[in-house]
Amino acid sequence: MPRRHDTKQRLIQAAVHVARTRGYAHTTTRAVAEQAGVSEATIYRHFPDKFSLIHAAASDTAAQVSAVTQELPPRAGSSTVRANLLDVMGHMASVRADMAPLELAIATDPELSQARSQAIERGLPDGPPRHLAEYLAAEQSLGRVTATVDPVTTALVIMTQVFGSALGTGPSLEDSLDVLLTGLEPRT
Amino acid sequence: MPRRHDTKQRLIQAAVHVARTRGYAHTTTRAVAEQAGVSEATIYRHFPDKFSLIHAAASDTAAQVSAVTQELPPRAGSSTVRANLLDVMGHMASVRADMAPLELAIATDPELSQARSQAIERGLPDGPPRHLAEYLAAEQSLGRVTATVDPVTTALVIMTQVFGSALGTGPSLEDSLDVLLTGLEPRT
Amino acid sequence: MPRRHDTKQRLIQAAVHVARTRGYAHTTTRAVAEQAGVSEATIYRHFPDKFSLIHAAASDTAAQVSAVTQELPPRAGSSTVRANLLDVMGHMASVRADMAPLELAIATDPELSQARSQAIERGLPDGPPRHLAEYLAAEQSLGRVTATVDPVTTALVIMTQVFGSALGTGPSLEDSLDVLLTGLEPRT
Amino acid sequence: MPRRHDTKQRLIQAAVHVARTRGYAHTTTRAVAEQAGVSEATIYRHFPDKFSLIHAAASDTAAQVSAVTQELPPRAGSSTVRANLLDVMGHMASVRADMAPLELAIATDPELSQARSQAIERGLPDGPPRHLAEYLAAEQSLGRVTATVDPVTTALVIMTQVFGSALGTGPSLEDSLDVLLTGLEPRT
DNA sequence: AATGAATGAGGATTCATTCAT
DNA sequence: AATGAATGAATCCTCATTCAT
Repeated sequence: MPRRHDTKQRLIQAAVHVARTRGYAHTTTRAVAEQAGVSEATIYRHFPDKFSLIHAAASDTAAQVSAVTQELPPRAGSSTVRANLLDVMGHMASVRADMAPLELAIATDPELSQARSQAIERGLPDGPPRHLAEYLAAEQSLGRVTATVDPVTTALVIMTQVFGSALGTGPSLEDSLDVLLTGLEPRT
Repeated sequence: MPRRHDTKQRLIQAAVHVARTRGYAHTTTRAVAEQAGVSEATIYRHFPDKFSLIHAAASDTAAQVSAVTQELPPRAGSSTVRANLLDVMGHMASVRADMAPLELAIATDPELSQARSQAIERGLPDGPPRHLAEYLAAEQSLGRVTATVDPVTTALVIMTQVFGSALGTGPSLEDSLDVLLTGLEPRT
Repeated sequence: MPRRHDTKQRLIQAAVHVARTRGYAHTTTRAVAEQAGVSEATIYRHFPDKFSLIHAAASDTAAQVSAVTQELPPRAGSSTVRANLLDVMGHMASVRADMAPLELAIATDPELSQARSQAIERGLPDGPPRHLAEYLAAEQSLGRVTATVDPVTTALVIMTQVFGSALGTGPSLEDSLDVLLTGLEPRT
Repeated sequence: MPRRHDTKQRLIQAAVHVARTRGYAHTTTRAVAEQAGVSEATIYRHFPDKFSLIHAAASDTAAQVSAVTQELPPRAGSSTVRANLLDVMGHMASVRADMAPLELAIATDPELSQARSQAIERGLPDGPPRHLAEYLAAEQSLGRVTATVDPVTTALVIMTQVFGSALGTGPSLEDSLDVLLTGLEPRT
C-alpha cells in the first residue's frame, strides 16, 4: 500500500497514456488504475467520476500546448516565419498526438461535448489559436506575412493542419506549411 | 414481422445516424438495432460482428464522398478555382460530418485501425485526395494554380481543412480557402 | 442454457425468497439471479432495473394477500366473528411474512417510498383493509360486532396486528384478537 | 481540527438522523461521518465496526423510549386510562419513528437479528412492554381496565399499534386506542 | 430472414475498512 | 483523538454475441 501524494497527477498521466496507446474506447477505469499502479477505487478519491478524470487529462494536455504557443508572439521578427511556425507546429503536434483520442472522444460525444462547452464558458483558455493569431499579426506589421489574410482565421487553419498531422491523416507539417506559405493563386 | 430485404442498408444507415447524433461510444448494437427497427440478433444475420457493420458504415459514407470528388477533375478550367474547390469542399464536409465519429473512432483505436489498414490494402478507394490532386494538377497546367506547390500535398491540406470544418474545430470552409489561395508569403 | 418462458415469475419468486430468508440488504441482483438459476443479465431482460423487480415482487405478494381477504366479506354471519377473523389473519400473516422485508424496505426508504406512492395513486389495490372493513360493517349490521367502532379504523388496527405478528415483534394472532374482541374498558 | 470528545454521541445521533431521513440502505459510513462532521476513519476510533454503531444507535433510541414508559406505572389511578395511554403512546411513537428504519433493518436482516438476540440476552432492557403491562395490571386492580384481558399481551398489542403508527401504515393513535378500549364484542 | 431469450465478460461506481501520519 | 489516502470486494448494470425457434 504505497502512500504517495502525487497520485492525482499520476492518474491524469495514466489516462493520457492509455488513451494515446490504446484509444479512448479502451480507456477504462481499470486500465487507467492499472497503468497508474493504484486500485480503481483510488480514482474516486481524486475525481468525482470518470469523466472528471478525462476532462482533467484533456485540460492538462491543453495547458501543455498552450505553454508551447505562448512563447511564439515574442519571436515575431526573429529568424524566419517558416522556421518559427514549423518549430511551434512540431511541438504542438507531438503534444496533441497525446491528446487526440481524448479530445476527439469529447468532440464526438454530444454528452461529453456539452460538459466541455460549459467548462470553456467558465473560462478555460483557448490560448493556442490566440497566440498564433497574435504572432501572425505582429509579423504582418513587420511585412513578413501577407497583409490581406486574417490572422485569426489563419491561426485556425494552421491549428487544423497540426491536428491532421497529429492524427496521421494529413501531410507532414513541413509540406503543409509550404503550401500555406506559397498559396494557390499564381503570383503574376 | 417480415421486413424487406434491404435490411442491410437500413442497418448501415442506422449506424451512421446513431454515430452522428450520439457519438461512437453510444453506437451500441442495441441502439443501432432500435434505430433500424429490427432486433439485435438481426445484425448478425447481415454482418459477422459489430465491427464489420461499423466498417461497412464508414465505407458507405466514404463512397459517397468519393462520388462527389470524382466529378471535380473534369471541371478544371471552368468557372473559377475558388468556386470549384468551395463547391466540392462543401459537399465533402456535409457528408464527412456524418462519418466523423466513425472515422475518428477507427483512426483513434489501434485495434480498429489495424483492421482498416488491412481493408485499405485490399483495395478500398482512397479516391478523394487523388481526385483533388488530379484536379489541382490540371489547373496548374492551365496556369490557374501556382506551379510550385505539390498537388498531392495540397490535396491533403485541403482534406484536412474539410475535416476540421466537419468537426467544428476549424474555420469556415470559405475562410480557410481564402487563406490557402492567398498564401502567407507577401507578394512582392 | 435453459430456455424457459416463465423466467419472469421465477425471478419474482426468487426475489421474495431471498428477501425473506436473508433480508433486503442481501437481496442483490447476484443473489436473486443465483436463486432463480439464471445469470444476472437475465434480470435486465425482464425488468428495466432492480427496483422494478423489487416492486413487482412486492405487488405480487400483495395480490396474494388480497386474494385471501377478498373471501372474507361474504362470510359475515357464518361461523363466529372470532373464527372468521382468526382464519383470515392467519393466512395474511403467513403471506405477509414473506413480504415484510420488501415492504419494510420500501416503506423505510424515502426514494422507494416515493415510487410506491405514485404506484398507489395510479390505482394499485389497497384491497385487504377494505375487505376487512366491509366484513366488519356487515357483522355490525347483524349485531355481531359492536356498532360504535369504526369499521375502517378497526380494519387498520387488525392489519397492524397481523403485521406485528408477521414481523415477530407482536403477540400471537390469537392473543391479540382476544384483546381486540374484549376491549379494555370494563363492562359494567 | 480538534473536536470535542463527545464525538461518539454525535456519531450515534448522526446515524439516527441519516437512517430516519434517508433510510437504512443509505445509512453508509460515509453519510454518517458527513452528517457528524468527521471523517469516516473516525467512526472506527469509537466503534469496532459499522454494526456496533448501528446497534448503539438503536439502543440509544430504545433507552429513550424506555425513559418515557417508565413513568407510566405510577400514574395508575390518576387522570383516565385513555388519557394516560394516549400520552405515552404519543411520546413513544415520536421516538420510535426515528428508530424504525434501524429497528426494522435489524429485525429484517437475519445476520443483524442474530447479533441483537445475543445483545438482548446480555441484558438489554425490553422495558417498555413491561412498563405498560405493569400499568395495565395496576389499573385492573383499580377496576379501570377489564379484568379478563392479559396485561402482557395487551401491552404488546399496544406496542404494535404504536409501531404501526410510527411507520405510517396504521390508523392514528387516537383511533386505534378507541377501538382497543371499546372492543369488538357487543356489550349486551 | 428474423427474433426473443439468454449470457460471460466487463463497465463504472460504492462500500466498509485499514493504516501511516 | 483524528484523518487523508488507499483498497478488495461487491454493487447495479450494459455489451456484443449465441442459439433455438
